[in-house]
Amino acid sequence: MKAQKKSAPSNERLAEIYRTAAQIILRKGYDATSVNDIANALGMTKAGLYHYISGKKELLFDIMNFGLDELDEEVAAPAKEIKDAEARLRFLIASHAQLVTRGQGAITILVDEVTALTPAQCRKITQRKREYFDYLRDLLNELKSSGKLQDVDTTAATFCLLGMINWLSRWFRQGGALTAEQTAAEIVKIALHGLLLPESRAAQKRGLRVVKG
Amino acid sequence: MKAQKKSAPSNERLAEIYRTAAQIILRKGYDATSVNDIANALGMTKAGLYHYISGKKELLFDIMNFGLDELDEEVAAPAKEIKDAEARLRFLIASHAQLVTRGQGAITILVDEVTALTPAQCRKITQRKREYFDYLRDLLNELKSSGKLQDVDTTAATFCLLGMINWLSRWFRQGGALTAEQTAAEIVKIALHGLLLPESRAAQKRGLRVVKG
DNA sequence: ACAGCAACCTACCGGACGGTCGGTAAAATA
DNA sequence: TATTTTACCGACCGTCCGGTAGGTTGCTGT
Repeated sequence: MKAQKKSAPSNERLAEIYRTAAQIILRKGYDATSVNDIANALGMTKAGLYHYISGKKELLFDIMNFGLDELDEEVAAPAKEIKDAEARLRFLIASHAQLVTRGQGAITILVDEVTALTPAQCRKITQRKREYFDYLRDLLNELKSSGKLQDVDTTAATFCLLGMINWLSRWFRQGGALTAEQTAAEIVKIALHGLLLPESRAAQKRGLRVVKG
Repeated sequence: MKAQKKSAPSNERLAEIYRTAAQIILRKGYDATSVNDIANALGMTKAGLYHYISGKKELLFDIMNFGLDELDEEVAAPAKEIKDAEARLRFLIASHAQLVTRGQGAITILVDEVTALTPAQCRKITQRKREYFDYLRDLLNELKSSGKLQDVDTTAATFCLLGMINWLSRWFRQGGALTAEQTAAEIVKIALHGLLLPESRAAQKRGLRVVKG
């Protein structure tokens, strides 16, 4: 009677399950999504799906880690290759925003449904989120010490940044007025330069009616 | 002579119920919150609570309208008294942010759990949210035509604004490093002027680096 | 004194949900 | 060909949830 852990089934199928489940959960919320919903979306029965997962919570936990892996691989890791701090910030915002706009990538966002997890799982996910948060804030602090930042609280600023980016998943729709790239670019502009023109430029624009090229 | 289905009980008690329920729902999510949870938090039994409410969905719907009423009364309406567009924007951001930080005011945020509502209820809430959104965007458009705004898409900008403000409910905690007023002020600064100082703007004006699609 | 009503309660129901069990049929392995 | 493993399914179970039925208590107006 070996208490061996189930050998992991095909990674390909697992990824498909994660992505399908993530989309439904993102749309309906974790608690409103039944295991049956997910199974049916995959053309399966609930019992069939349980061949791949060990529980609903565990599925959510795995999806979150899957999403955070994506974030690490496609956003955080490439960013570390960029030496210039400002360029790194631009890249982080733009690529993170684009990850959120991508259907599958939207997985990242439901990392915030932590309340559904067990305390132990919650701690792990919160820890990973925290690492990313700290990485962002450290970058802002770095920019601040080199005098490139406005006089803002970097903690609040980091949360604002993440708020703008994560909120994307609530309104961005593929095929809308803006493409994913354009939307990411807008967010970078707004995050870095704000909404208002500096007074000098505003005056200039009023007087000369310059059109930016 | 308004004919109501049920004689409406004390408005005071109803408001208390809404606020208590809203806090729990905000923390645990609508579906994860049972009517029993809410009743117990009020020192009641479920059946007792049903004396006041006509159903779980209706409770959520009422809470949302309650929150949107607050937003109208405390943010949108006072703002309309301010003639200067820029001052009006500052007031909107600051007072909306403070509404969200206030324990009770956090109600506004769960206006986004619309998926739990019936289609008819969902339409009504979405409509009310839309009005507020349009009001904000119109203000940005007004600022844009008078040359005071950066060259940004006002729709995306409005969403960014709301993202920053609404995300507050996820991280702001009473008794933290920043008071509600300070936090609101930080958000105003970041939203209006961005993270970077204008000087660095002129220095570096490179294009975005984005991940391959 | 007592009718009437608001403000609760205990007890219960039907249904949906997470999860399990014991299968089966096909593919991989020997 | 025989055996094991993979990938599923139908039926079922215990629990919890939203909601209801029908009481009880205590205040209020007459």
